[in-house]
Amino acid sequence: MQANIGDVAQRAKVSSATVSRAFKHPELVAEATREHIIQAADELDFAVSRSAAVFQTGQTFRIALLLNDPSSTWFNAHVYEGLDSVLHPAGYDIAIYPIGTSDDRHVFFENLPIRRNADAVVIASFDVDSKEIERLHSMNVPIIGISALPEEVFDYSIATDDDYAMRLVTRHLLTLGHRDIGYISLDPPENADGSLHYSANRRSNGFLAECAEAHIEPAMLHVPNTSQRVEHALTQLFALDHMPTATCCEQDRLAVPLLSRLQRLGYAIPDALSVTGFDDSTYASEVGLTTVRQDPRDMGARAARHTLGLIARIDDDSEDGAERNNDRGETNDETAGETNNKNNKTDKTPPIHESTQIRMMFRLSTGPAPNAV
Amino acid sequence: MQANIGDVAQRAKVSSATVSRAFKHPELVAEATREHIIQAADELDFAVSRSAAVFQTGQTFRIALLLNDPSSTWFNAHVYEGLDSVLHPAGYDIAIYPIGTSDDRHVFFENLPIRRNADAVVIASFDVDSKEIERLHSMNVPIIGISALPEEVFDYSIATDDDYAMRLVTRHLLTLGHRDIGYISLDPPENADGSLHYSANRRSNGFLAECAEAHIEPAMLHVPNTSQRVEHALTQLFALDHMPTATCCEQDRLAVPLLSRLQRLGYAIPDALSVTGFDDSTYASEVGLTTVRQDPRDMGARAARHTLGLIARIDDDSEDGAERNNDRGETNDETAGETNNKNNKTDKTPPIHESTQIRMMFRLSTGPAPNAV
DNA sequence: TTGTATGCGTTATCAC
DNA sequence: GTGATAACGCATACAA
Repeated sequence: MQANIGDVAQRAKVSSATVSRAFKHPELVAEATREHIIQAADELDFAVSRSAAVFQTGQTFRIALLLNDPSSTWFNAHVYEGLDSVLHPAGYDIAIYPIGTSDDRHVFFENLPIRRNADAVVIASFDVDSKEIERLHSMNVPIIGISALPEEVFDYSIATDDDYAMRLVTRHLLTLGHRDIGYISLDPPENADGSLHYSANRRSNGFLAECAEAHIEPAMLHVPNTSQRVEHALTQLFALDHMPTATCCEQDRLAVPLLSRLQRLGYAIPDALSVTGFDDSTYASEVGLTTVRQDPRDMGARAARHTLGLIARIDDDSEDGAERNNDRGETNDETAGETNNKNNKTDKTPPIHESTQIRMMFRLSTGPAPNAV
Repeated sequence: MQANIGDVAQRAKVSSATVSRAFKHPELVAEATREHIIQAADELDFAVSRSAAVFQTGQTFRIALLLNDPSSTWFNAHVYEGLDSVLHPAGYDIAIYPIGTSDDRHVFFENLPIRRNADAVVIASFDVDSKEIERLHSMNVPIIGISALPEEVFDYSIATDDDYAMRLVTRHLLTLGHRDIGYISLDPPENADGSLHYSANRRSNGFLAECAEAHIEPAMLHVPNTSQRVEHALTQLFALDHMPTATCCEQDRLAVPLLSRLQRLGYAIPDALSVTGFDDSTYASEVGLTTVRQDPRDMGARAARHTLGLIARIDDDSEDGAERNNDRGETNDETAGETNNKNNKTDKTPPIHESTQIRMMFRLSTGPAPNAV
């Protein structure tokens, strides 16, 4: 029912190869014949079948995205958007594999459902252990990490230096004279895998290190990351011997609503209490939250560009291998040159590990500490 | 390099057909041979190539998702998540086509890049005109609408009744004694297509209708949907002859930060001023915003289930056509019965148009109107 | 610049 | 329950 490339060829009185070229490499087809072909295609309502084309190339044109948190999360949704902004125009689909629970995770790495069915794997926002990485590498496709550790195992990685960034936040509070600081982290609820620390540990480490250097003993609060997170945070804050003069939140996700609620409860912010976040996510600027800026969309886009590069490099390699059996007269010199070039290099170009530039957003939620007791 | 189905067949000493069956229809293969095959496959690190399998079936196993706003939007990110939660397990990829500008949009409908390359098209959160719909239908795949109008053109659609929901919000304010209400809508910025009204018009219509019935003349404010939206809204509010006693926002996206800022600016909410939103999106509950609940994730999931149904139905139809040429002894009766069944029906089952159940979330941002002038 | 021939990996059909 | 084989639609190497 649907016209195929042969039908078009017939109608345009050319071979199917020419039709194929007319679409894939228009510059190799004479202007006139190309127009003929396009017209015939239009009349038959023809379009190249991506499934067939993709199959033909041996590539899958599919990128697997491993996600621990829901894809609708501020971070993940923006990472996805950034990835897609580069990958979609390049003809790639993104398939999300949610591995939020340890079960999911186990099953995934056991079965490796993407084996032979993805040209690259992108891991966003969670850590992987050595066994998992080994499994992943057994697929022989590039592994890309976005805010994922340990970076050495990735062919490309990009991340915010959470530790350092949180140190800066802490210093900011210390400089303002705060000596009584509450740090609030969000703990994954029940069924999540205990080994998924993403950036959380690095952030609290940074905070603790900076406090230690300043000889300060902060209050460390742990709040379950549920819809009741603000209530839990408030409860724990009020349960302290005395309210801190500053609360340092692991994420904007908590800081934004907490800020709002504290104000509502009569706390003068920042006069009585300073609040900091991390991410510069939705509403952070609008509610005036001092925080660290992350641009997950940009991280996704950069990761995607490197992903394409890594995929292309792999293809080149395999082509080299194939080409050794059949010289092609005219372009022989060039080919030989290229091959030599590649042989002179090591097998792979070394992996790149980027760190995003850290930018603090100083806003109205932080101010000098009120006079201490 | 990568093992294919033939390699496995060889190693397991069976035919490739049996290997294929062992994966696709395990029940048709003897227990023993199947185990053999699985083992051989494991040893060779074999996995069925989705590209090849998909190609073979003729389906694309790809769903096109047309998006007007960025995919990271609260609404879109959740719709996507809902769709993917159903489609991914069913073996479908989702490809997002952003058509945010009129250019994008024009190019898309002109070229129809998804022709022959999607098994269904899902349109989220924007309206389509008759020409566009005609183009879409020329692809002969189901068209699904999520919060998109006009619903008649879709094979399945699901939407919130924005008009009615906003009427309820308005009534709530009227009941509280508010007579001086400001309605704030977010207008798409510069380069967006002027014809994209999504739900906005329906909401303001509902508001206006209810006000008219109550013989009230509201202040209608239009704010550009940029990062400065709150500043613009505040400016316009303060520029009014007198502050309204209630502001009715078209979206939480504005209402949440506006609420926060108004409090910060010293407005007692709801004593001096009531604020309402629409969506029940991120932080709405945490800041205590009275709003209308929407569940885009659920809408996406429902839409996805119907999408699969629609695709399956199309497949059945074409199979029927094919099967007329070759009877198959044993199952002949059944087949005949089914075919008759289908012939008794009309070509298609009638489209379904669902309306989500509306639920208002009454919270602390609304209260009785302060004594009027 | 174009045509011919072939292969990509899987699945469905049919015979056994 | 299993094997042989023909598609599926396209892209490429090579010949012309």
